[in-house]
Amino acid sequence: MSKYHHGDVRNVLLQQAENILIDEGPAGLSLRRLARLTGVSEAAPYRHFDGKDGILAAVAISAFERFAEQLEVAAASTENHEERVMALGAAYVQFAVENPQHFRLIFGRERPPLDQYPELRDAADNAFDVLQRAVTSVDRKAEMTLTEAATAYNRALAAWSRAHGIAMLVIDGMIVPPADQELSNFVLGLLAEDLTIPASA
Amino acid sequence: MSKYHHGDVRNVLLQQAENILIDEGPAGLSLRRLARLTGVSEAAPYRHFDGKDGILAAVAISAFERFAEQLEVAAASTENHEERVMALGAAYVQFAVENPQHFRLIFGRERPPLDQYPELRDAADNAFDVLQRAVTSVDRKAEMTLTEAATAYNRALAAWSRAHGIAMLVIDGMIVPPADQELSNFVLGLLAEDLTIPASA
DNA sequence: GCTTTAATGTTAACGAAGTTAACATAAGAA
DNA sequence: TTCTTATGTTAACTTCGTTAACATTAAAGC
Repeated sequence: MSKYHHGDVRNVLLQQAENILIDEGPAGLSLRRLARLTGVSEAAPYRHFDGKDGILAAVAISAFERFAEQLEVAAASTENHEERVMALGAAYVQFAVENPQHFRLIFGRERPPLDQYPELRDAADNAFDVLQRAVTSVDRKAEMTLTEAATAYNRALAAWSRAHGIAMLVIDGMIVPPADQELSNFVLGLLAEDLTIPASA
Repeated sequence: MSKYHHGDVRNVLLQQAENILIDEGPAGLSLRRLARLTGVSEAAPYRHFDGKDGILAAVAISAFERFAEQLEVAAASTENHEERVMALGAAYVQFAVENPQHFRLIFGRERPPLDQYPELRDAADNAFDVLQRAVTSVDRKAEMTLTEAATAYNRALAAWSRAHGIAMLVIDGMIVPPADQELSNFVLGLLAEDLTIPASA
């Protein structure tokens, strides 16, 4: 009787870790519990990962990759700059709402330190590159002056900020999207909101 | 020799907890360490607080109160609606930047559950009331129709979202405010950014 | 095929943490 | 003064992250 576990422990651990993370967050992800659930000894995970941070890093990497993919899809959905920014913001929030724990993991402070996990840093950089490229690149025909480029950059930050804020506030329950409306419509409405007063009497 | 500690243990614990929280966050706040630092037995904190969450709740309550105060100051700084929204946003981000750990505590998931700490819930509600009142109340003379009210509410959410996003991204180091610029100016610039494209050719 | 070695498991231990129970002392009410 | 309550203390229990020491499997070299 093979008392030892065979091959695929690493992947099983990762999948189980995802499951725990999804419904309890990083706090609930205990290595010992993970090992127990996986049916493996309590020290086994350490053969495959660099401790708890190692597992979180692995999960975070795949989360970043999915995040970047979905952003790219949104960015590719239209050629129009304004529409693209909106689509990106909606995709950004949608990812957060559909994967709140992953979103918190990749942005929060329980994310393992980037300088200790180069692959994690790469994954993060890539995701934000996608974001920034898609927001800053206006239609290619238009050559930009320097000030135009600065404006575009500021716009990117502003768009990113609002999307991030909506995402955070929604997954933290501070904003409750109306039940009778598509989430994406609600988000798009917020994203498009212009704060400048039209013309005060 | 009085082996026992005298009166003010609760306040000393709270102050020490603040100190730990400020430079290590809730994760580094261990009850045992807190007790050791305060020079009191390891079980003593349980006589004054409902466990770790109890201490975090107490700290969060005072954080909410300071937050609300500063928002009110900003809201009272001007009568003009647009300026008020901007000032509020700047104050919001400023609080986050000056008190990142407190900001994370009151918004993040390590915040004790609101339904278990009524005073915490009250403090939170009050802060957001201040926010919403200040953002949605346009000049009183103008009576609002229903759709105008809805628009004002949406604007409040949009403004709040962007301020929150900026705050989060800045304290998480994802956005680095330019060193050669006042933080408030940077924030005001972002808050005022309109995403709609002027007039595409 | 046999032996050596690296990879992968296991058990057992250490220290730190949150929490609670059982007990001790102080302070105030009766 | 005595009884009661608030406040401390010590000691224990459980869980956790992590590591050391040992066991087994599988692969590489001969």
